[in-house]
Amino acid sequence: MNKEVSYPQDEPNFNVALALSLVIFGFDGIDFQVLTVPSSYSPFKGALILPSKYLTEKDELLLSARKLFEGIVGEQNEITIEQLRAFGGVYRHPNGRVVNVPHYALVKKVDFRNSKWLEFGLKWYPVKMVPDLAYDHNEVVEYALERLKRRVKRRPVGFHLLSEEFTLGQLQNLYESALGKKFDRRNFRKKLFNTTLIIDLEKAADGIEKGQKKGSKLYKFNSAEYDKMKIQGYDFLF
Amino acid sequence: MNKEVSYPQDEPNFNVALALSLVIFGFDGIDFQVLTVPSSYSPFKGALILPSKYLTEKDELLLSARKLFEGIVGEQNEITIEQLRAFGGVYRHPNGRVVNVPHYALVKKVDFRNSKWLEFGLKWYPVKMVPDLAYDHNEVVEYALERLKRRVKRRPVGFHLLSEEFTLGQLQNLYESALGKKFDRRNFRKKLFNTTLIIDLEKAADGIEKGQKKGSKLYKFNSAEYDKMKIQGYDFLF
DNA sequence: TCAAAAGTGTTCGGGATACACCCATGT
DNA sequence: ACATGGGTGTATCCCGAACACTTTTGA
Repeated sequence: MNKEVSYPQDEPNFNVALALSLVIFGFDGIDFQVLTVPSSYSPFKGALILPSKYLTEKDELLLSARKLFEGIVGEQNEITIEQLRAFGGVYRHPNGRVVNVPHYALVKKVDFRNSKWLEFGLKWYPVKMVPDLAYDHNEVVEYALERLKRRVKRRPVGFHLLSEEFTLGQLQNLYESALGKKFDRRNFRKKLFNTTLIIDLEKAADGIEKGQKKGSKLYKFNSAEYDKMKIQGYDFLF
Repeated sequence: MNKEVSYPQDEPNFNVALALSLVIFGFDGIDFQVLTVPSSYSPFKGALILPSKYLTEKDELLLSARKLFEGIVGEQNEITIEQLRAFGGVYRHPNGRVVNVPHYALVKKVDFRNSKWLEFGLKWYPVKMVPDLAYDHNEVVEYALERLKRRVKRRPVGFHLLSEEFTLGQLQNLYESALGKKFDRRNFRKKLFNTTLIIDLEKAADGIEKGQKKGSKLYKFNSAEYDKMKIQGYDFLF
């Protein structure tokens, strides 16, 4: 019997530690941002990293990701969080191997306004200007960006990134920033209004929130329609 | 300082073992198949599983997947193999936790003809008739199928699944089987011939290979075009 | 006054879809 | 003879892309 094709073949080696990092994407109305934090432990104390923690033997992956997320962002009604993949290639701890299972998450940046997250040293960087991070976290961010791009193409993800009321300019910025290309304003609007996802609030923006120009119309998402799409599958494509 | 957001926070716990499974997809000219094998170790000795092995501390994920793959399928010129994600939820070994990092791979079933894989008990099952597997391997197969579907939609993946010479009927079966819907034959051909991916061999099939009807035309893929697409990105969509 | 974003319709072309008949093969 | 799959062309529709001018706001 060939051991290469059997499972379990001999005995497992319990010499691996699990770490979990979060790539938290925010959108400020103009650009996408990623959340970073300075590491407070060796071997990269002080260096910037993604918010991360080690898992214990009992921690479920997704649940731990949610917990870590909520520890940072606070409670949020609709959480978008998803595993990226296992990264096992880079970091070796003196005592053994560490495998990182990063997840990515989307937040409405407005949710941060009343949080104390500044005291931890958390800091947003625009995705095009992410500084050097420790471990392989830059690679993780790159990978997460690819995932984000695919997701934005296939799902009306603005829901989870814009505040309750937003302008079409902000939404268009979101798509252009995520997909790295420009859209014609008229065609963009036409496409949106052909769906039933957008509701005209018949109000004008005051221009205070970033990316909103005073006087432009405000919209909100139609969550009933969105939920319907979740069930029926998405015919939505950018 | 909040431990929830620091990395590394305290010390890692080296009590996890890594396993790696393969979801090997084949296409027999009519339907997609998945490769299974009986487990030869406890705790599920004899039960069907995906081909799998434990990793040692030094094994790279993708490299190990390739090695396992080649141990089963043999050398193959163009290997398509990709990590799915970490599955950490189900199986607990008495000595600690096992995290499985399954990968999926595509093979041309014709490659198996001269291999001795039968002696390991390897067996194909059509994806719609996969029996109960041990651990969480059924869940892994489901996840892999979703990934396969997305990949088939975006890339001319038939390359890695059909033998050198194939009929359009086989190719259409491949798309219909992967995406779970029927295509109009004329439209399907039109779409293919609008690309430059398909080369007419001006030969007729002898009807021996499964899915080939005697007398129908044979084609091959244009690998130069395919490589070009790999670099420039894909405008190919089904 | 100037620059930057918001708002608004029409035209064109290409790709997706729908659709029917004859032929070759193997039963 | 019959059933199954292969091969072929045309008409229609919808979506995406291209394109310009006026207004409001804030610097």
